[in-house]
Amino acid sequence: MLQLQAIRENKENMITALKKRNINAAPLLDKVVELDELRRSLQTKMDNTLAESNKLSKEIGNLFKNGQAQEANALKERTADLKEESKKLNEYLIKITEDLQALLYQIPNVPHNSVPAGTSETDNEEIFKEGDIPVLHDGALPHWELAKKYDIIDFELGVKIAGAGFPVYKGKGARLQRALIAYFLDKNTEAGYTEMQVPHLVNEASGYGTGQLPDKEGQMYHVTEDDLYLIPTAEVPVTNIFRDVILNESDFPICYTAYTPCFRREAGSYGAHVRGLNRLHQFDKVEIVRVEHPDNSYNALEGMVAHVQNILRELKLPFRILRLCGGDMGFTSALTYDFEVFSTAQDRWLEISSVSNFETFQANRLKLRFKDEAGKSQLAHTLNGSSLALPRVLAGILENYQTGNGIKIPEVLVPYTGFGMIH
RNA sequence: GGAGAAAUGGCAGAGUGGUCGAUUGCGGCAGUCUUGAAAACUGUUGAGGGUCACACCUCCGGGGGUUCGAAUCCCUCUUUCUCCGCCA
Repeated sequence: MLQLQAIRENKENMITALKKRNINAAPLLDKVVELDELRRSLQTKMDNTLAESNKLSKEIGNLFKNGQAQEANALKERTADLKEESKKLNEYLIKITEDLQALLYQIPNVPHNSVPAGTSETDNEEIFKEGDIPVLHDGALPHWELAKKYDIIDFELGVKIAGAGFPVYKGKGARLQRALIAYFLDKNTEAGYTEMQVPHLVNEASGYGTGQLPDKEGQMYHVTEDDLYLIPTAEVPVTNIFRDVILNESDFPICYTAYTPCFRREAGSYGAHVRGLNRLHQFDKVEIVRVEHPDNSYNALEGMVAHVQNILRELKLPFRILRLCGGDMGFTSALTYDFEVFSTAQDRWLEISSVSNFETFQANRLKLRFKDEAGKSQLAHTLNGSSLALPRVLAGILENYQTGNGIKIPEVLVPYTGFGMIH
């Protein structure tokens, strides 16, 4: 959620920047400013009414003490009017505040200067590329065929137990999953991220805190009986640790990492692009989350990018980094870098990590603040990224590391798997 | 699941209808003293709205009610603790 004060001071710049998302924010922002002014004038009116009412109440108290019951009762009549008035004002004020809130929820984050304009993923800007795309032997297979051939993932069994998009990992496949999780967590903790284990279900307030609610409830599984949501990413529980928190400047930087399964309803497209591990209802991910001083958040973002880069380098996977264009960027993000690994057998790039700076957009909803040097509280910046999402990394490994007689395990993972080949 | 008790500022803990945004202690910050630190002493220290700045308003778990007036009384929800039951 954008900050009101920033909108008041910076409206025109915001409108210009939001054009990169292909939206014309002018009418929305004008309306916001208008409602805000109305809200403030109503608030002032109400405050004055309450002030008078408070004053009278005190006088009444004194009069009763002095035994001047008649005078007191006279004043009571006046307070009844004031009460009536403040009640009306309050109702109106609540309505305006709600309208304002609803408007603010509709406005996405303002893109960072470096974000390119664009309408779709084809406009994303490739800023880095590394690793040779392997030349595979004849008869190389896409990962879903490999999974079947080596009996390491059973998609049909998942359909039986739960439904499409809930794969069952078997034997060395399951072990490889566990290895990847442990490897990622180790890399992250070595880099200074504190490992956390968090709930996989969250309440409504948490959904609002990170921006999944109110707009995107369709993407989350909702346990209506208990009014809880299955997390679509560890970002939600981890970032919400800081909901309604006021930090000290000395608390920065805050770096957390957490492994969780992620649940997504994804009412999206079907066909080749969602085959195998490409798109699932349940998948595993190791997330990194940072809370930063505003002055340092873009340094932190670069650090996170370098960190993920380093992991992919160790895994020796061909990958590239994209700076997302305005049209492809998430609602809450100011700047996002996507990592994609090349799926050789599918001959396409697969997104495996997304690293974003949300600036104050989440913090504003979360009420995540810190005391600055002057002792004033201001909003912190939040960031997060996948480090990393398992299924597509797995797909990348299976496809890029396949040989005529089995799948090789990347060297750095062998200590975790305990085997070097899947036959 | 059943019975009882509770929820107050960073923490602990007073406050049971007006003078309470809230006694006090600890912690934090600043100062005195000290070569420096500790101790001691002095001062200061919740959040939000509003204002050029004041004034002023709101907030004592959430929501609703009674009252001229609510941290304090009533209703309700949530959470925590104790006991019982069940259980990985």
